[in-house]
Amino acid sequence: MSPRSSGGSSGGPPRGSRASGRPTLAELARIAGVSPITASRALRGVASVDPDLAKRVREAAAALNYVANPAARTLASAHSEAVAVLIPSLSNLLFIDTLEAIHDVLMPRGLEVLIGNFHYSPEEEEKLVRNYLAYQPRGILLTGLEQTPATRGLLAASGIPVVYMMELSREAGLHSVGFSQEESGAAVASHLLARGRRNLAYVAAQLDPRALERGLGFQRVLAGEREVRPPVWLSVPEPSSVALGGELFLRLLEAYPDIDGIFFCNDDLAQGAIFEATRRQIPIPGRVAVVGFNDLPLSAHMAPRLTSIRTPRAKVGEAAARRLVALMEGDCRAEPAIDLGFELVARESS
Amino acid sequence: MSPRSSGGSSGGPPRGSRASGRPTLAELARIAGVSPITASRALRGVASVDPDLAKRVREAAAALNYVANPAARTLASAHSEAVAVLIPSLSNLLFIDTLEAIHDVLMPRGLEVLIGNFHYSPEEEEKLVRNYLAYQPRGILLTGLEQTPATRGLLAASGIPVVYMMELSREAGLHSVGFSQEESGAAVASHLLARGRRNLAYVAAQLDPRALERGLGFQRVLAGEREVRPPVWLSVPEPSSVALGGELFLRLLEAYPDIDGIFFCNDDLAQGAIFEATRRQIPIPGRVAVVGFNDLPLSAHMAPRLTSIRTPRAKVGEAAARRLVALMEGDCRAEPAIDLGFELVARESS
DNA sequence: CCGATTGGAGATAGCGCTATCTTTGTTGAT
DNA sequence: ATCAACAAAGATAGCGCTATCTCCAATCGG
Repeated sequence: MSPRSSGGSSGGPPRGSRASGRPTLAELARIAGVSPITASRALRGVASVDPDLAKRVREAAAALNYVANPAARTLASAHSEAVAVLIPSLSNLLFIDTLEAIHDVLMPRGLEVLIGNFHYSPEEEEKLVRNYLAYQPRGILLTGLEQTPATRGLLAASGIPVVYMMELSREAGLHSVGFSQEESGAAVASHLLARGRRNLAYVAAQLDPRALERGLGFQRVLAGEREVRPPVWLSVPEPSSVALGGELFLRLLEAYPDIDGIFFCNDDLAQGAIFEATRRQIPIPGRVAVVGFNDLPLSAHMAPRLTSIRTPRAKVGEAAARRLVALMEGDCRAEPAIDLGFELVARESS
Repeated sequence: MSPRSSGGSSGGPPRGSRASGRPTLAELARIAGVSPITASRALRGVASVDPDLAKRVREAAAALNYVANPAARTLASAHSEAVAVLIPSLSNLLFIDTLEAIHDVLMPRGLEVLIGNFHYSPEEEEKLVRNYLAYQPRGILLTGLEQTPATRGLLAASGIPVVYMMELSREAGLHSVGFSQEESGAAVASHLLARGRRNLAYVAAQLDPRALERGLGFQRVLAGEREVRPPVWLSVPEPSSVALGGELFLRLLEAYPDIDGIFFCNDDLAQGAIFEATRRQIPIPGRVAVVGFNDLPLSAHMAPRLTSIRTPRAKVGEAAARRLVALMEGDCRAEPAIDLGFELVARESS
């Protein structure tokens, strides 16, 4: 009669046992001597369950190694226990620090982390958002503020809490955790000026929106100084790497021999420049001061040690995840923008 | 009558429209003028659907921005479109390369990647496997071969394809992709011997099973040589870092001043040693040769350039993911163990 | 001591999709 | 021209869980 094996009231495998061999809630409930719905409530920690019953259910669950089927749970409750995290790059070490901090906050709360890599493309980000919304996640973490209007529309329509990472937004109702990219660029400019440098350059590879902001902050401060030229702006589309940093460094010094200070958009490039300089015996900071961005672990150990901007990567992940959890729990009173600041770590290279 | 809003045959919101506002298969089917099951078949590319109908369904789906509910799909079909990937560490750059390659293979096939970090603990790995099995993934990728017996049992019982990464197994029916850790350690020993080094040391931090194997391979070759002492074995439990590499380097040279060759279990430590040596004007390789492991991007650029073992991290991820896809499609004829080899890159530091 | 109230447990009915069976339409062989 | 064989579309019945409603017993005030 019944097309599925478990349907009929006669014969067939025992009801409440999954095809996969894993126990179902019905089986668990039978063993615990309660109804399935009570078992469900007990496992989810719903308050209105007798502690004794709840204990019996938990014990039965432990004995059976019962793990709820998340698909059934999601389908019935119309929301999953997942959080989608979209980052622009996986290969970049920076986002890994952030990702790990996010993991450490969300996993202990039983939340699954879905990671999407949008390769710095807002269009790809939009596709990923559309796709991840189908999973009915409890929340979404986004990197940067450059979403397409459609992405913003999808998110608003979904009603799912969203926290933006790495940049700060003044937009109302938009929760963001990060620091001012623009000011960090400005801080580097001030630092180099204080060191007596006057002929400056900004060097970037694969300029992303945040690196652009840093460059603009750098420019802004220099524009406010008399007797200081606007900085040379060298930007190439290739992905950044240590090797590329060395190349760009040489190319820059050849074209502008009087340059005495360079702000690289990240530490990889700056490290490459320092290695190349060491090899060519170009004195640093004697001939030219070098400043990086991100303060990678290595930067404090090279020779000369690299001046850099220390960014709160892990803290951004942690704070963003915590804020998201708060929003998921309906707590949205807090300040929408969390500025975690940055720190200019002055070392030997400048 | 009906507890849910959409239940009754009279009134209520239009059937086939999710609470979330996103369209359902029923709605899509109505617009395309076919039955829901046909729409389902068309979207999944089941062959026995008229091409015209399939086209109509696809067009309607595009117009509605329809995305299937994965929870419902998983529940009905008893398997998800996810692959679980377990790695021992997220903070380690190495696994990121592998992870990215896995992503690049699986995402275009519409497979979700669930990432679990088991922090080098087989017990934690077991918990994660138990948890991820509830998601009914299509496949699982594991790092290393040190699973608990329970983990192995769970995997075997599930019948889900598994591929092991980073190490090679001779066990029948066990698919693995990697290279011989033991031989890579042996290769470093041979290299240092060929360079005339006789007083060697192996230095490791947070010794994981693979680093241990490398050390054993290193030892094995040295044990086969007359007039060569067994290597000094320095292993500390802290996580490895550039700073720690410098420290261990100094500690080792102080305790064993005649050491003339060091094999560090990874490049981070080796780089730290080289920076420290540069700072203390200890000539490398003059006084002591240094060899690392992994060939991080920076190693080729430092001064002196670091000799290292180049590991096929990204290739392991790619090959493992491809193998998993083949297994998922029922193709299990291929050679179970894929040895991708390694390469000793001899540079200035040795 | 009784009716109103409350809190905890259970019964019921789906969530949105797909596996399976059934029906319908179409072709080929006789 | 008739019937078997096949292919394609649809009807049906869940997958395993939770939201909601219903019920029952214990509690309370008057």
